[in-house]
Amino acid sequence: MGATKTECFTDRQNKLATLAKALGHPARIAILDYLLKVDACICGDIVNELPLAQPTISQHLKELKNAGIIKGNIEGNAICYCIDKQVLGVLQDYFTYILGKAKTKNLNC
Amino acid sequence: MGATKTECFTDRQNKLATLAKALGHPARIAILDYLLKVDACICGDIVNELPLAQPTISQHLKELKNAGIIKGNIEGNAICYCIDKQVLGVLQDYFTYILGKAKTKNLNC
DNA sequence: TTTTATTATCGTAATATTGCAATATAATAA
DNA sequence: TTATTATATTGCAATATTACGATAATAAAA
Repeated sequence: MGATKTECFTDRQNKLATLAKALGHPARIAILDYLLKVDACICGDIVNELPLAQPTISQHLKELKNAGIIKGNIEGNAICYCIDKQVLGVLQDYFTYILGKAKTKNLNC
Repeated sequence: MGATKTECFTDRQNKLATLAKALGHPARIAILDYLLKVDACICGDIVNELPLAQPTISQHLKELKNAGIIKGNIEGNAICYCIDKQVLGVLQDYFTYILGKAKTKNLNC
């Protein structure tokens, strides 16, 4: 016990949950905020922007990368991170679908 | 250590992360799927729909409720759950904002 | 080559999450 | 009152996450 029973759910359910989970930490929201604030994706200064140690940020970046939410390209001795719009689009589509469906039904208690 | 440093982030960042985190488990996505599939919100049979024990489902429902994603009303000796469209709208707005902003910038690596 | 800068990984402690059996609670039915 | 039904809570074991110091890896600069 303690581990998620992934095999009991559909691929779509697992995929959506993985994406949402990756966004389920304020540091990772803050990282996305910063990636959007900076007008390019040469981002060697995320560590200076957030009140967390460098290994911690590296770990959060890894999780965003694993979920496919950001991409990282080696750019000299720095790494250039940017948001993958397509993947976030999957989540947006999910909410559009849910809210659309909810609107057509009588779902108010 | 091990606890999220909530105080280091903005209310908005924490709020978005909390909402995303609540959706970050396939069982909770499955619960929302089921709430949408059923054409009403008298939902005493979620336990029979998912391959998880009753206490586990009760716990997931509690988390969705705490995040404000679903609401529960006592209806006799059962409880009627339904999705709170307004709260999910917050997340949809976030993605619309992110994707809109990303589109105006040159964010491709 | 040696230094410097940037990012990743390892190891570990603290805390959180997941899942379930057992039990409790609350409302209805018999 | 005594079931029965539906949901919540408690307690606990297994696992995952969060955070960071120490260290490694990599590439550019001196």
